[in-house]
Amino acid sequence: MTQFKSDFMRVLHERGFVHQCTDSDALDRKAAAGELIAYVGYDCTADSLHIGHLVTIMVLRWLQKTGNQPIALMGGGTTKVGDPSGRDETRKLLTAETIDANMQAIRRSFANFISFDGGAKPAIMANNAEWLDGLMYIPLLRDVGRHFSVNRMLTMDSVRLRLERDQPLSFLEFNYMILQSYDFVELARRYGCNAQFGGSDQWGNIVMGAELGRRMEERELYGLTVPLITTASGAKMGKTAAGAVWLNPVRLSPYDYWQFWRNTEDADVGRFLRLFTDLPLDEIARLEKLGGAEINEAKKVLAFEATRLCHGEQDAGKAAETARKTFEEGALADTLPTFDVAKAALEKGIPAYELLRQAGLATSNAEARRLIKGGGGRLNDQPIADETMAITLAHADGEGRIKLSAGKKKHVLVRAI
RNA sequence: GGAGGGGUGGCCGAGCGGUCAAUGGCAGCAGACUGUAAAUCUGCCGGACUUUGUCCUACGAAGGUUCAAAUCCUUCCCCCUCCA
Repeated sequence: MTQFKSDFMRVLHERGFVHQCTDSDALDRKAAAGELIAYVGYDCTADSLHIGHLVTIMVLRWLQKTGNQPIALMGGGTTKVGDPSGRDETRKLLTAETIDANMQAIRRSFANFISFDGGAKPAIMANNAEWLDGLMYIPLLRDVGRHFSVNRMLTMDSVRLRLERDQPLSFLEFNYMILQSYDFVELARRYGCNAQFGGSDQWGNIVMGAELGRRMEERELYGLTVPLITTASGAKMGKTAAGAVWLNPVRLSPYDYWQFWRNTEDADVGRFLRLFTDLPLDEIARLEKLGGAEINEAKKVLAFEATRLCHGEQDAGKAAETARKTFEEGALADTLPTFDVAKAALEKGIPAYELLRQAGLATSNAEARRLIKGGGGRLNDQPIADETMAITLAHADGEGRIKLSAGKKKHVLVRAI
């Protein structure tokens, strides 16, 4: 492997961020000179990103840390096109207000990883609706479309795979790569952007964008993709019963975020430490070597560091402390997620299944009942024998708190108020 | 426009008049074993309740036939393949 002059490319390779790259020497030169301005595009269909986005976010973070400039591009325009594959329901068009609100929320998450203000190279957040909304079809065809060869487009993986499998590919989708390519050029014009990063599935789109830049503007644009991160068991990471692992604390508490990382498989610990924390490599190497139960120490470090990046040092520390009390001391940590019930209701008594559902440990009464029947419902760490058992103030400790659990890992503190 | 094939639970995919809330797989949840890991085994996996039961909602949509429909008929919508 080549020796890299730039910190940026060296870090990316050492930590396992690189899947494919259009021209690593050129990227290295740009990065070494501090001239790399790179973007990653994100959908803004929801008010939060999730850990699937985290790999590229970390790349942008390293980019900024090594003296270059990141751009986070929100797909306000491309969101309007949407992905037409899927179900018969036409996707709801998001209003400009919703998109804007989502952008603001996402920006807050981003702000923990990269800095948008201050510093020599503040990160930029752009919205492709700004230029895509106003595009007119004929001019677009003349200015942009003429640079695309259908022959070439047909050979792109995204298209070819569909064709080979006889899967439908609408004309709308066929155009997606043109719009994304155009984003690249527009960002180059506006901000001097010269590189695009993305997931490995974005390779084709990124390459097309780089080519378009060369043809339209005679600009050299570069691309780099990150690998798709799966767990050692081969599953796509980040799926739980509750849905995605969100970065927005409103959607997923820092404590639960911490727990997600804490429950990493042994075989993934080293890789995840390299990808999702800033820890120096020698430190990671040391942690990775821990065998047997000691690997749990490494997992705690991973959980703390990953949570620190996303939610800040304070919340990460709190989450770690809550977990320590709960799991290692078996004590009642008052920082567990809480659920408040009216004292009056508790005096009368609430059926166990009902309270479990209300506290968010089950999504329906039926699920709560099944959970209890299966032995997974716990009241103050004791399995609940009968799902209709009334939980009353008598179960509360001196401070009016009841610990309710679904399984051994999910706990909620019910407080009588 | 013509001919044929198809739309089933989060996904894949059986069923093709009653025994269907719907086989199986994946994903998920819980229990056991452990180390808050993996693997393995076991149970659960539409909803409500007065839970060995009753009711509601659900097999693209709307009607119809029937004691009874995911299954048959009609119309409509959508997808695919071939022909023009």
